[in-house]
Amino acid sequence: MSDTKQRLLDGTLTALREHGIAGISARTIAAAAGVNQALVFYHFGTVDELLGAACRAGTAQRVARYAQRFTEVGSLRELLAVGQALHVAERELGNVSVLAQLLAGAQSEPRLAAPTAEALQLWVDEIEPVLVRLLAGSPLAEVADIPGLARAVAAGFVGLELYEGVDAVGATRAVGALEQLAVLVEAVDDLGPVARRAVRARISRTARRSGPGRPVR
Amino acid sequence: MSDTKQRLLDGTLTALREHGIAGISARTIAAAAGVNQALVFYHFGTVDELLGAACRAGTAQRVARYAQRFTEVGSLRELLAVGQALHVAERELGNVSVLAQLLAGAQSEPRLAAPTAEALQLWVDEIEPVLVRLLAGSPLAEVADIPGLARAVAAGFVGLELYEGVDAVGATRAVGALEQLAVLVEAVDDLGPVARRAVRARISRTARRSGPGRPVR
DNA sequence: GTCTATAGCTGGATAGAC
DNA sequence: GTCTATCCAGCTATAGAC
Repeated sequence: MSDTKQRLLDGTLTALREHGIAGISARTIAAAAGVNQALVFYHFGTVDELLGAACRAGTAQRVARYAQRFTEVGSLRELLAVGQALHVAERELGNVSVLAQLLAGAQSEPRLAAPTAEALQLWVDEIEPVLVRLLAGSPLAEVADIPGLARAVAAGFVGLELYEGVDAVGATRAVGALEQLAVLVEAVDDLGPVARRAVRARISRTARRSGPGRPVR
Repeated sequence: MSDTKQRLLDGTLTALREHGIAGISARTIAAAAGVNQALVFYHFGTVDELLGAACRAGTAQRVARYAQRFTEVGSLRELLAVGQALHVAERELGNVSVLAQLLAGAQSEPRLAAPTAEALQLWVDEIEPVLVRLLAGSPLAEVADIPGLARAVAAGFVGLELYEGVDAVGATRAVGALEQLAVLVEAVDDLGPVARRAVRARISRTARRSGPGRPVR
C-alpha cells in the first residue's frame, strides 16, 4: 500500500472524528492527511469511495487489535468491560464513533450502506462466538437467537457511543444499568437445578406462546 | 406560530430524512418546506438554530403522540411491541431517524448537543416510569439503576434505527433476540418464592462484590 | 504520482426592493 | 414577512505542468 493512500485512509478517520459526516470533504480529509486535495480523486475516484475504503480498512484494523481480548472474555460482565475499554480507547484514537458517523451517512447515501454494514458485521463476528461460549447451557440460549443478540449488542453499542457525545453522564449511567442486566443473566445461570428448571420451563412456555418472539432463522 | 415558521420546522425534518445531516442546508430545507431560502435566516438566524428548534418541536410532538400508549404497557414485551410500532410508523413519517441524524451531527457541532440531548431525554422520560412500573418487585429492580436502564433503552433504540438503515434483516433479528431477553426477565419475576429468593440472593451478592456495577446515583 | 490552477457548482448569509 | 439578487467561501472534479 502506497504511503499516500494509507495517509488518506488515516486522514479520513481523523477528519470524520473531528468534523463528522456533515463536515467531511476532499479538502478536510486532505488537510488531516497532510496531502494534496487532488490526490483523493487520483487514488479513490470519489470522496464516497474513500469513505467506504477507510471504513473497511479502519474497522478491520481495530477488530484485529481486540480479537485476542474477546477470546479471553469469561463472563458477560467481562464482555461489558471489554466494551468499556474499547470505548475509552477508541474515543481517543479510533474507529467506533467513526462507524456511527458512517452509519448516519449511509442512511441517505446508498453507496455507503454496504461498507458500513460490513464493518459492523466485523464486530458482530467477534461478539457472536463470545456469546455462544458464555451462554452455552444457559436457559437463555435455548430460546434466544444468539446471532441476533450479537447484532443487538453491536448496534446498541453504536447508539451508546452517539448518546455519550451529547450526555456523558447519562451514558455512563446507562452502561452501569446494562451491567446489572448481565448480573441477572449470570445469576439465573448459577441457580440450583430446581430453580433453574422452573426458569427454563417458564421461558419455553412463553416462547412457544409468542409468535413474534421466536428467533428468525 | 406563524405558518412559515411551522413549514420550516416540518421541512427540516423532511430534509433530514431525505438527505441526512450531511446533506442538510438552508436550501434543501427551504425546498422541502416550499418556502424561500432566505426565510431560514430571517426566522431562525442560522441553519443550526433551525435544526435545534426542529429537533425539540418535532420530538415533543411525537412523544405526545405515544405518551398514552406508554401508560398502557403492561409487560416488557409490550414495551418492545410499542417500540416496534413506533419504529415502523416513524420510519415513514417521523422523528426517530431524524434524532439519529442530529445525534451524529451533534458529535462535532456543540450547538446541536443540547437540543438533541433534551430530545432524547423526552423519550427517556416516557420509558423510565414504564420500567419503574414493570419492574416493581422484580429482583432486577433491587440492584438495577432504572433511570440508567431507560437511557440504555433509548440509546439502544437509536443504534438499532441506524443499523436498520444498512441491514434490515439483521436489525429484525436483533429485535427478536431482545424480546427473548425480556422473556427471561419476566420469567424470573414469575418464579415461585424459593427460586426467586435464590436469584435475589445471587444478584445482591454479585452486586455487592462488583464496584463498577453499582448504579450511579 | 504529485502538484497548481481552475471550471462550475452549492452553500451560508446579507442587502434591499416590495 | 417575503422576495430577488448577490457576495464570497467552500466544494467536487478535472486538466495539464512537472
